[in-house]
Amino acid sequence: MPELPEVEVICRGLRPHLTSRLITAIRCSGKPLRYPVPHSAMNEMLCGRTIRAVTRRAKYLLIAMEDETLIIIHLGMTGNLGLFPRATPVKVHDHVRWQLDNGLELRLNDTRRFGGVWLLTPEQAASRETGFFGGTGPEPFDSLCTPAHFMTLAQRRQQPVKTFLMDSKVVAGIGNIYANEALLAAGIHPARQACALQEHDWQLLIPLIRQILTQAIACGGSTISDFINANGESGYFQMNFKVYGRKGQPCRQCGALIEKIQLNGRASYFCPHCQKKE
DNA sequence: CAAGTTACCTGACGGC
DNA sequence: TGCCGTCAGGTAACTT
Repeated sequence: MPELPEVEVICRGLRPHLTSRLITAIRCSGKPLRYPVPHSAMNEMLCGRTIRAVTRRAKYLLIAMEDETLIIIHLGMTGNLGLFPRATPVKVHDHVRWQLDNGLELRLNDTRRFGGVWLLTPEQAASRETGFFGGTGPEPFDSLCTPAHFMTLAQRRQQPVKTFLMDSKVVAGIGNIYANEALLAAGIHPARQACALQEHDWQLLIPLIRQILTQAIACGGSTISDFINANGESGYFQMNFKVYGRKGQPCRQCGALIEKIQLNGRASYFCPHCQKKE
């Protein structure tokens, strides 16, 4: 479910509902996500406090309190956030529930429990870019994302460019779907060595990454209005992908059949005609 | 250091 | 119907 566009859509959807709200209580299923959920720390540091801002960094959702305590939420593979009236029956994989002062509850549902919830003190939050997000690359939309940035990091990288794009130390938040889609748009074979890309390749690819992410966000944006009680369909399923998941189907540009290969364990799709290794 | 593999978890799906 | 293998949008720990 959650790649960067989905997290951004969820972020924008939640923002007006969470900002300036008071957190009144926190309930947990008791099951760990990727790491144990800091239930007691949240109880101590969040209850009776006000939410100041809701933002996103890479695929992490950031909920900042007025005292700058920071809740960080990652949705893993199957995580979803929704706002529900408190009386709404709890679902099987609802693992964390933040009660608000207006009768609503923010609920984190995560079937596979690959997600995570962290709590940062104001001090940790202030230095999060060197602490929690230390080593995390720039956002795709950041002005630091230049051909030079990628070429410098790719110098000794013989790994597939798709794997390189999905490395959060290189650039934050490009997941499997959008790595596939961007490379098709740029006509670059996903298995091409990262260090083999020339400046003109990056000049082509970077705007396409941004364009595709922007389109996906816009796609999901249409469902923001009915965010409360949303069942988690964040618009994701309305995107029609050009390669992802389309093995054996004709390329929309040239009609050649889309192929699927494994790259570092991840499903990778490409058009053998539009995407050349050289 | 780079690159590939494994592990973490549950559920859906297809084949038999 | 049911059993079994395979696969899934992420990340990080581990090995080579």
